[in-house]
Parts: sequence; C-alpha cells; structure tokens
Amino acid sequence: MTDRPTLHDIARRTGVHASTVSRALNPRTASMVKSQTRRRVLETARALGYRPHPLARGLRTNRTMSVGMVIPDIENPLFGPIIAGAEAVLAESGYSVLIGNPGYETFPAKSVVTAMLDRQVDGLLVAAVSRNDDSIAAAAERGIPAALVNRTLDDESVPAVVGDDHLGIGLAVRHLAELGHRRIGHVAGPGWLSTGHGRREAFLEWMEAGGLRADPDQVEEADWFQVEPGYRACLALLGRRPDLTAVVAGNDLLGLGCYRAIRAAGLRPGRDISVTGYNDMPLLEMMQPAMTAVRVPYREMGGRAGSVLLSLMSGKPPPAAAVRLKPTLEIRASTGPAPS
Amino acid sequence: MTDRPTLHDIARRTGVHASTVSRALNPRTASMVKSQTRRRVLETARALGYRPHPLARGLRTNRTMSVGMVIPDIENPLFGPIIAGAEAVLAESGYSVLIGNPGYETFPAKSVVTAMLDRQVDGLLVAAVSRNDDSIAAAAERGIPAALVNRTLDDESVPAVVGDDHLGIGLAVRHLAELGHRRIGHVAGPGWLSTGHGRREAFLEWMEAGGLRADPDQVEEADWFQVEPGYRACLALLGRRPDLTAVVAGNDLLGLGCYRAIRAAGLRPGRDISVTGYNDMPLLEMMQPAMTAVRVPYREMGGRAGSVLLSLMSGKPPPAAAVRLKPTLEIRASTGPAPS
DNA sequence: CGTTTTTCCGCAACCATTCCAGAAAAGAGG
DNA sequence: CCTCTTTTCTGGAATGGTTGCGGAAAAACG
Repeated sequence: MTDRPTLHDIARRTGVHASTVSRALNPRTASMVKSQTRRRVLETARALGYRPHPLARGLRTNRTMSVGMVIPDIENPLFGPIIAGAEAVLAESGYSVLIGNPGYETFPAKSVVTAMLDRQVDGLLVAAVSRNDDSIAAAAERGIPAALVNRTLDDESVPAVVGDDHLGIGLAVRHLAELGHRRIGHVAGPGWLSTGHGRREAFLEWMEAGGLRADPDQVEEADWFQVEPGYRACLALLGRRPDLTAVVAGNDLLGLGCYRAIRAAGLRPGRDISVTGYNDMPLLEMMQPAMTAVRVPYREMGGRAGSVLLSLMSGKPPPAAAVRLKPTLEIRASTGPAPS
Repeated sequence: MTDRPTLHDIARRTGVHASTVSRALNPRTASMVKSQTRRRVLETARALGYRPHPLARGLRTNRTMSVGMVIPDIENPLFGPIIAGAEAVLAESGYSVLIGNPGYETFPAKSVVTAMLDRQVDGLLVAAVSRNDDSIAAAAERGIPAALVNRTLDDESVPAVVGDDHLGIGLAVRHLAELGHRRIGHVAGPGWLSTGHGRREAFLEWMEAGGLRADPDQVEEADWFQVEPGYRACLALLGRRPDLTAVVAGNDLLGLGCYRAIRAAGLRPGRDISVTGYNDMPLLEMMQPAMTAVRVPYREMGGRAGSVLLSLMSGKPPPAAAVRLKPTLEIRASTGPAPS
C-alpha cells in the first residue's frame, strides 16, 4: 500500500524489461520504443501512479536536481526576498533549494559548502561573506557551478548578481546635490564586505564628479551593518565635521543609527541634516521621518541569480561580468533642502 | 582525480568484499568484523579520502538526511530566525534543510509538500497556512514525520511548536489594565489563521478575567497581517468606539497601522491612545513612538521545532500537546497611563 | 532468398547498505 | 583424533532509474 511502484513493477505488468519502461517514460528516448509498447507502458505507469525514485535516478545520472544556497545571516530581512526569488525560478525548472546558514561562530563558510557538495548538489548560490571569500573555491575544484548573490568578490572570478552600487550611490548623491547640499558625509559599511567597500568608493567618485569636496574625513566606517555601529560612526563623523548638512548611509540600518546620532547632537534628521538609506527595507517608510532610500530589487536579484545558475548548470559559459541590477531612489521625508 | 573512491575501491585494495568494508566503517556494525581486517579497512579508507555516496546510501536506507521546511511567506522577517534556529539544530544531527515557498498563487501548499515527499525527505516542518490546512495529511499518509511551526491547526492532530498566544495577550492586557486602561480595543488578525483567531479569543478571555467590559464591537478584524489592513481596521474601530484609550494589536504590523489610524483621528499614539504590538520584530524600538510589544522567541521556536522533528524521526511518540513558548513583554513608549 | 539496414529491446553497471546464508573457525563431547 | 554443535566472520544479492553497448528481430533492398 505504502510501497511506491518501481520500474520493475511496470515492467512485469507489461511484459517488457525495466530499461524499456525507462525509455518509454523519458520523452527524450521515447522514440526508441515501439509506439504500441510505449502506449501500454504509459498506461500502466499512470494506473499504478508511478513516480520515479529521485535517489536511484540521481545515483545514475549524478544529478540531484537540488542546489545549495548559502546565506551567512538569514535573520537579515534582506535575504527573504532573495531566497524567495531564487526558489521560485529554480523550482520552475524542478530544482529544490537547500539552505545553509553558517553561524558567525563557524566562519568561514567552507564547511557548509563542502557539506553541500558532499550532498551532491548540482549548483551553489552563495551570498559571499568577505571580499576574498575562498569557500567557493571548493566548488570550482569539483566542477560544481556556483554563483554569488548580493555580494561579490574582488576578483570577479565567480559569476555574480548584485545591485549596481555605483549607480545607487549616484542617485543618492545627485539627489542631495540637487537639494543644494554641498557638504555631504558618508557612514560606510565594513570595508571587508564588497557592499561596504564599493559604496564608499562610489561615494567618493560621485562627490568628485559633482564638483563637491570629498575630504577623507567626510567618511566614517562602521564596523558592522547595524544601527548601533551606525550611531557611533555618525557621532564621530558629526563631531569631526559639524558643518555637514547631509549624510549618505551605507545601508538602512546605518541610516537609522544616523537618526539617533543627529538627535543626540540636538538636531532634527530630515530638517537640519538630510539622511539617505540604502536597500529600502520594509517599514522604512514608517520611520519618523520616513527615510529616503535607494531601493534594490532583491526579489529580482534572487530570480536573476537563479537564472544565471540554471544556465551555468546547463553547461553554458558564465556571463562575462557580474549582473548589476539597477536600483531606484525612493524619496521621502528624510531629505530636504539644504539649510542656508 | 575528480572520481571519488567507492567502497569497491577500498575492497579491492584490502582484498575483502565491499560489504565487509561497509560493516567495518559503520560503528554500529564494526564489531562484526575481525579487528585486524577492520584496521586495514579504516586505514585505506582514510588514505583514499573515502566519503560515502549519499545517494547510494539513501537508496538503500530510505533516509536522505534531509528535511523539508515549508514557509508560506518567506519574505516575512519573522521566518528568518525560525529557519535559522531549525537549521542549526537539524544541521547538528547531520540533516539538511530544503526550503519550499509556495507562492500565494499556488495555494494550497499541497503541491509543495508532495514535491518534497517525492524527494524522500525524512521529515517535514511546516508553517501552516490556515487553521484547517490539509497539506500535512499527505505526509501522514506516507508515514513521514511532520511538525508545525508558529501556527497550528484547530484539531491539534500534528505536533506543533508555537508561541503561547494566550499568555502573551494576557501580558499586554494586564499591562494596560495596570496603567489604568478600562476601555481597550483589539485589532485582530485574520480569523482563518490560528494566530489571528487565538489572540482574539485570548483577548476576550483576559478582558473578562480582568473585570473589563468586552463588547463584541471592541474588536475589529483586519483581513491580513499588514500595515494597511491594520490601518483600515483601526479606523473602523475608533469610528465606532471613540471612547477607547488603548488598542491591543494582533501583531506589530497591525500596530503600526493603528499608529496611522490614531494620527488620522488627530490623536497621538502612546499618549492619547496606547498601543501594543505582537511579535516584537526588529526595529520596532526605532518607531516613533517605540512600540510596546509581546516578544516571541522565534529563534528558539525554530530550534524547538527542529528538536521535536528529530525526536519524531527517531521513532519517538509525538508530544501530547503543542509546545507553547512563553513570550515576554517589552515595554516601550507606546503605552502609558490612561488619560483621565 | 541472401544481405544490409533499421528498429527495438535486454544486459549490465552505477553505489552503499543489510538480510540471508553459508563458510570457516572454535569449542564440546566421545 | 574425529564428529557435531556453536560462534564468528564474510560473500552474495537486492535495492532503484538510467544509458552505452550489443544483439535479435524485422524490414528494406537487390
């Protein structure tokens, strides 16, 4: 009753060999089987409710129809949409998604990657940890296709789908410049993450391009993408440069930290000092004041990453460069005209 | 080079049969093998860097060492910690976690569940959709252990790990009562979700128990756990009962909707009308005013669910009733003394 | 009718595990 | 020392779907 029927069961019923049944059921090889035999096989298969055993199949074909997804901090709401987007695209092609979440204790993520490779995943999707993460190397060694999401490596040796941080920071800086801001500061994320590093570089370039001053002391690095580090960094920044009228934050949480620092300095965020966030995470519009932020299409990012991995797994050559998704700017109340 | 060694390779090298090698390597059956033979086998296995092929193993043992996790709305930040907690516990015992995310288009989640069962998962962790979700039934039919997380079914036919909503709502109601509030309203979540339904019932019971009035018109149901529906429900509630001095929201997002509704009525949340949230999601303390909320230990919830599933998979009988985790109350600025 | 081509199908291997049975060794009794 | 019983250890086979290989049967052709 609970025993699922096998190829041999169908073979016995129809009086042919199991391999013939297999061929008859596989559309690609169905032409090798006499159409009359095929019809009989298909009928009994349907009658028995046959479903191929994925393990036996994978054993032979060396494909498990599963991909591993390594997310260093699942608790970051950012990754929900990324996972959802990737899962949707991959499920469409019959792939299942294995989630690996290396805790911060178990860094580097290498052990998680090797565990997945031991499970014979057909591909890997990794939100890299640092800018020179080598956990992907293990996949390359075994010839398993891999792609990066959201963050990338310094040498773009692995296909990646990321947000176009240069463009995004440009949106923020130009928006502030148009509002009349000239002395703009930057609270950067950690330099060892591609996102922290890249946005900082982009900030300096756009300031230069806009003919605005960009002294090194206008940038302060937070040691983690969180509210508290953002608060401390912004306090330091404002203490050093009380003349700033706007701050571009490396992400939304850092921006919220800036709110607190600005208030601690006795000023009003959005009025005395404008603030832009980055990512546009949910509920940012519920903050007081609602935060202007660069919006990154994370669901699409996950989906595109899934697509890239699918094409890699089907043997296509990797795309020449990282796919960079264009962000948009959500203008809200945290940015306003520069005080004169 | 890339070919991984098999049992037969070791068998050839040591001059014994593959089955003997298997026994020698399995600690449970190692005693069946002459100790001298075992030593030789272990040596060559280590020398060749042998790793058993998981598919071949699973084919024979009918265990894949993987569990499926069905999350209807992965984009809800709530589920990050739940996944992380479950993954950590299950990985400890060698299990991998497959993520399934049935889009709202593909409801019911049954197809996702059957897809996972076809993949021969050893167990299932499901965040149920509705109070009488039957997608779990498919698992029971095939004898696959399953447990529910966060939400449960009306008949507690499936082991579940949930928050103790009765206790949590009690914390909120008693807190408000101690502040002097007598006329308290409730913006409830959808009645077809166990969380929406249960919190509503709990609210009515605690009001009764506190000797407070609990007319049916003090409760308004939002059709979804989101800000906008919460706003609409709270508007309706305040329109009907302008005498209310406090609102217990069915979750944090509904609470934020209440903020908006209260402001739309020209009042100040936290001063004129107190509001409590539920879940205590991240950044709730960053809102203006910072929201008092019942905190549910979601990471622990995921971990406990993983433990329950592990014990089910090892053949132990299911726990008598649902595991209910005790919530706590985070008191912030959105609740204050009742205006006199 | 003989030969070549085409069509169709069976065999075996992939790989780790475990029940079954049986060989080999050890022990017991005469 | 021989025979029978018991214990210890090992080999055989089956589990599953897929696919290259080869062979059988049928069809096409001269």
